Amino acid sequence: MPETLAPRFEPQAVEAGWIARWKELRCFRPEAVEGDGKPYVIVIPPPNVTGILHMGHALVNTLQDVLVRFERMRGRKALWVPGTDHAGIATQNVVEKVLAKEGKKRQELGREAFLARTWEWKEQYGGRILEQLARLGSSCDFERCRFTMDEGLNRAVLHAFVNLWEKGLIYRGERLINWCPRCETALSDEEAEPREETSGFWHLRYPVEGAPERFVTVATTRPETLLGDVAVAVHPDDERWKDLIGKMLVLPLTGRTIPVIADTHADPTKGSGAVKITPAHDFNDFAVGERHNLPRIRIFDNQAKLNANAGSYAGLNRAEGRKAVLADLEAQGLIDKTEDKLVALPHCYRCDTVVEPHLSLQWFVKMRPLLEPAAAAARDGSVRILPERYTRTYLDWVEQYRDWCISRQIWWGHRIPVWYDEDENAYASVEAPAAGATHPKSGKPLVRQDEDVLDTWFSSQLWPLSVFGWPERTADLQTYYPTDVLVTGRDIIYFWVARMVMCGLHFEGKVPFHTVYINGTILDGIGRRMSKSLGNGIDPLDMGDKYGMDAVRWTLVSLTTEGQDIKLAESRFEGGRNFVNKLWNAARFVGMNLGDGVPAEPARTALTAEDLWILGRCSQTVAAVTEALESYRFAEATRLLHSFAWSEFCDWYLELVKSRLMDESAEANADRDTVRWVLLRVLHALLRMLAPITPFVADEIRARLAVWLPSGKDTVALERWPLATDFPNDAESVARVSILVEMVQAARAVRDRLNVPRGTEFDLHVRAADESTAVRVRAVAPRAAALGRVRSIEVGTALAKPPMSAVFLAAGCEIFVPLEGVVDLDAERARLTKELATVVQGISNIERKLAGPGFADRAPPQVVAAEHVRREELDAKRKSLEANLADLG
RNA sequence: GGGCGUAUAGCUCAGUUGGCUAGAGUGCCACAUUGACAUUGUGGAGGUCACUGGUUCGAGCCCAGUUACGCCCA
Repeated sequence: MPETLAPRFEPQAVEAGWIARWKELRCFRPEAVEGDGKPYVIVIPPPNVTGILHMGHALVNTLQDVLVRFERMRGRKALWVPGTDHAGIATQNVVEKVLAKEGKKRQELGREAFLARTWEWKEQYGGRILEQLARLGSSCDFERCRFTMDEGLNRAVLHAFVNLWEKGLIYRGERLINWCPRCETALSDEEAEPREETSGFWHLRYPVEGAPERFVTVATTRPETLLGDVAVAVHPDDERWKDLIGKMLVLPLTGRTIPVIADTHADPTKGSGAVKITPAHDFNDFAVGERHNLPRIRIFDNQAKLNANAGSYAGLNRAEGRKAVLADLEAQGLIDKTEDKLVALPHCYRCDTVVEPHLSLQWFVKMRPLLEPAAAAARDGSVRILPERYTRTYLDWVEQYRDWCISRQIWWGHRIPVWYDEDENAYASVEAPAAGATHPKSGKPLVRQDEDVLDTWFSSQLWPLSVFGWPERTADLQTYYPTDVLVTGRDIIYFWVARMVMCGLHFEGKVPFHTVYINGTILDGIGRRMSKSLGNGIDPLDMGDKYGMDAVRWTLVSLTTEGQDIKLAESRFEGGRNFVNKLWNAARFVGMNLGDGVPAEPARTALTAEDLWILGRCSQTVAAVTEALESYRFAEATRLLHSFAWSEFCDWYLELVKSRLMDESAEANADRDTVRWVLLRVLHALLRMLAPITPFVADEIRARLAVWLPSGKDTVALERWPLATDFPNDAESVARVSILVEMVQAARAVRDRLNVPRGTEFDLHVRAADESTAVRVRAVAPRAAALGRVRSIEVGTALAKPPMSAVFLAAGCEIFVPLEGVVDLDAERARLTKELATVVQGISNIERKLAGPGFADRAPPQVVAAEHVRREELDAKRKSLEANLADLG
């Protein structure tokens, strides 16, 4: 019974069904893979619980899915662990906004109630991105889904903290850190994102004490911090100021006096050469202050409003403070001049507020001992980063060995597992101390727990360990750690990749993955980052609704070349949709031409040239696609599949077998089954090769044709990846089909280019260079005649060229089309003249090469030989074209 | 200031260790609508491989420099 599919593939009608079916089959668990294959493991870069799926997620997850599905089909016990990240600051901000709508502040609720609210929010909305991930077709093991604040993962974080503390790798201290005055928390260096802006650059005059007519001019982009100045630094060799070193200046607006100090931080070539020093509000100045034992005067509070140290300016925010200070300086004539300057202002990566350097008591990780092994791992290749150039990016960051500020003054997160006695002696412990417990050293009762929580990335760095139950020696940890590949964007190399390598090595002595694949960034059609504020984003789920998720996946994969950024316009998905539909229709054609039952494998001798050709091409495609995926050349895999499925299978094979399938005579019965067998075999291979990229349509087609494509599996995802050796690979048939193609194209070209009147019939005459070519031509002539719609094809080695004929040149033969009374001879002359020019150009290129000094001596012999062969071929073509032109008059 | 990337057809991009007359998708032009598919088919037009110099028998590819754009770090 032939199976008839709808004339168009309707993804919307089948996708949800497959997602449900996969879930029911539990086929994405590693346990679902039969045999004793090695595990193949990927942990997902956990998306933020507050997030919704954007195109970047769609890309990174599709690539992971392609790898996982590919390896699963190759027999590996594939495990892709999904999950989400609690995203401390971002989530807290979201919940605070919800509260604000109710007119409440988190401080009014108190810590416990606020956390309860946040969990509630997480339970309600936090699963959204995982559902979206499933809609993409992601073959994650959703039964192993993890969240960074789950009980087990929470313990992992506490355990890691205590471990590092006990090894002396975590310390607490008062330092200048990046502070977000809106979120009111510390940030790590990586979380303060510099962005270039034009700022004023004010040259301010500070009068010299006792010499009111003399000034030192300092240049600054932050005049309001004058209120916290404690010195002015000049370069020790700068002749302009040398005599003032050690003298005092009168700090305007404050009545304080501050010293002039000598420090190489002052660059004589920049600004005025003298630099105001504000140790409490600038990283460089902080260092200068340390060198010179200067006091630190904090002038901002936690919200970056001027505090009591700012005297009459207290209560103003940064912008107001700047305005007021400048106005007062102006009034006193202390502004020398104002310029514009481009400055890189750090912004909070969660709320975009300008970050303030802020002096406070924070927790830090001492990174050098941890990062040294992480650097070595990248250098010796135990972690391979692709594209390779990013190894440098990784090392650039790692080798700075900057200590990491891990405490955050928020509530949502892993609370620092440290308790203090009344003297502030700290005690770290995974388990909360019992009521009345005492500090093991001081013996005094522990009175309070640290208020801060840990940086979200402190938990993320443990992800490849914690998802498997670390630090417990679970079976999963022992089976699935270390993982294989990490796929992620380059913006996260510092935040996450380097720190995971560091933790993997420190806690388990093994790198967490052997390969990191850095995918490109998705940009809009004109090369800008997609962002909410620009409104230029394209929603992957909308695209899925419109074009089908397979089309979205296919398109993204086809655009992934070696980590290059991807300019994405919506129209790109049309190509994916068209390809998926083409595949669907190929299957539809196959389905319509099937008989009852599965055709038996035909004898080798029953296979025709085109049968052997398509099977051979299938074999080569399997080899090439496998190689492409093994080497992460994603676009190459889609290119190969597209060309095989469309340009060979559909355009030629399906067309070639139509006449065989339509022959309903009794003698043709066996041949029809041969064709059916080949069709099914190639289609099934295609479905399996496509399944990692377009899993929905692959499963849908396979299921619809399940009777004829028995595999013993409920989903292509669990079928075996094809091998090149599954198919015959016959060189002679390739040669035959290529001549066939030439003949058909010759006939078509005559029709289309030479203005052949409709309905006019003509013949082909083929002159073969030798008898073996003639045999080839004869073998495929009937099929060529049918496809090219020509009356008859004459073949011979000594065939005379018919007068007034068009000529086409194929390997080893000339194809003539007698034009007498058929066509426009001028058009044919023009065509031949053009082709002759191309051929002559080719010959002259080769001759130049052959005659070139040293070519014959120095080039490899096979290259030289190939050039000679090529020259002869072109020469034959030239002669034939010239003869034909002469013949046409 | 340092590092990295990109520049190839109208557009978006491939082009692996240097070796055919430089390819694909899309767009464009012409033709085609009775049976897989108009989300289609057939034929065609379209390129100074950014620029300058070098290495080589041979350069889109390697080297040096220049220009333009983009990203990262300081």
